[in-house]
Amino acid sequence: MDQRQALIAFGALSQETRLHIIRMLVVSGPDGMAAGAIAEKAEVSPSNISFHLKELERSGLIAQQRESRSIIYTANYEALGGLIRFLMEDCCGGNPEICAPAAAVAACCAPATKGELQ
Amino acid sequence: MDQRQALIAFGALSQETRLHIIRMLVVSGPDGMAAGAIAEKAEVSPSNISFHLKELERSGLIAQQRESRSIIYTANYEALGGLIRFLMEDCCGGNPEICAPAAAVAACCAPATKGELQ
DNA sequence: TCCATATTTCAATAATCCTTGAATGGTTGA
DNA sequence: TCAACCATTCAAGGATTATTGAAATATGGA
Repeated sequence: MDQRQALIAFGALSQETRLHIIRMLVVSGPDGMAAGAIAEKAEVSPSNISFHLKELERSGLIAQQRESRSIIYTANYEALGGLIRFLMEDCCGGNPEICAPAAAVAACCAPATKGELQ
Repeated sequence: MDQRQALIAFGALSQETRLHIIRMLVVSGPDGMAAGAIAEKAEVSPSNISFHLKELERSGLIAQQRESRSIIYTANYEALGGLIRFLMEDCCGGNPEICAPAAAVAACCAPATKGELQ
């Protein structure tokens, strides 16, 4: 993830509806969600959700694919990880102290770790 | 870091000049930098840097303190770590795969680790 | 083909953000 | 106190982003 993409991604995440969308899509996994379902859960109009989905896609954080009549959106894990990484490297480049707490959280997420860090 | 703060922080990082400021302040450490020095390095006008510094302070990512005639800005490591954490927990809450690469980066940053993960 | 479904696009408006230069406010030293 | 320094605030503008509802596009089934 280069700086240009990171700037767009940060902008994409700086809006409540879009952050909500990302959360839903990460949870829904590879199956993703149709635009209509996203709109319904987020309680916004179809045209408005379309606007935000377009913005998120521009940022690379989500991807779309048509499935019959629906358009299915999925979270782009690689891009999300890339953004976290951008933030950490940008920070850690100078100061490790910022990343240490984040590493602890990451350890909690890892499937095969001792855990107990929170 | 709660969602409201995270939204503001993402917005703060979505602007080139402000991202540049964060980078400089993280590198400069606890000594921080005076507003004028930041403006000079970032090559923007005093009033413009003031605008962006204010926005960054509102996000909690930096702090200020007066030192004689200058106003010294410093990066808030805790807030930066909190933002990374917010991003990871929001992601890892559903899917660990996103955080694993980030954890590798964190391992590189940690001072007392075997490393060799990149 | 025609209709219903699912979604996007478009145009208009409102809201927010960015930039600029001039005016203002603290702080220090003569 | 006065001038110089360092920085912020303010007002005006231009640019970008968000919201809304109506119109357009694409798909699948009767």
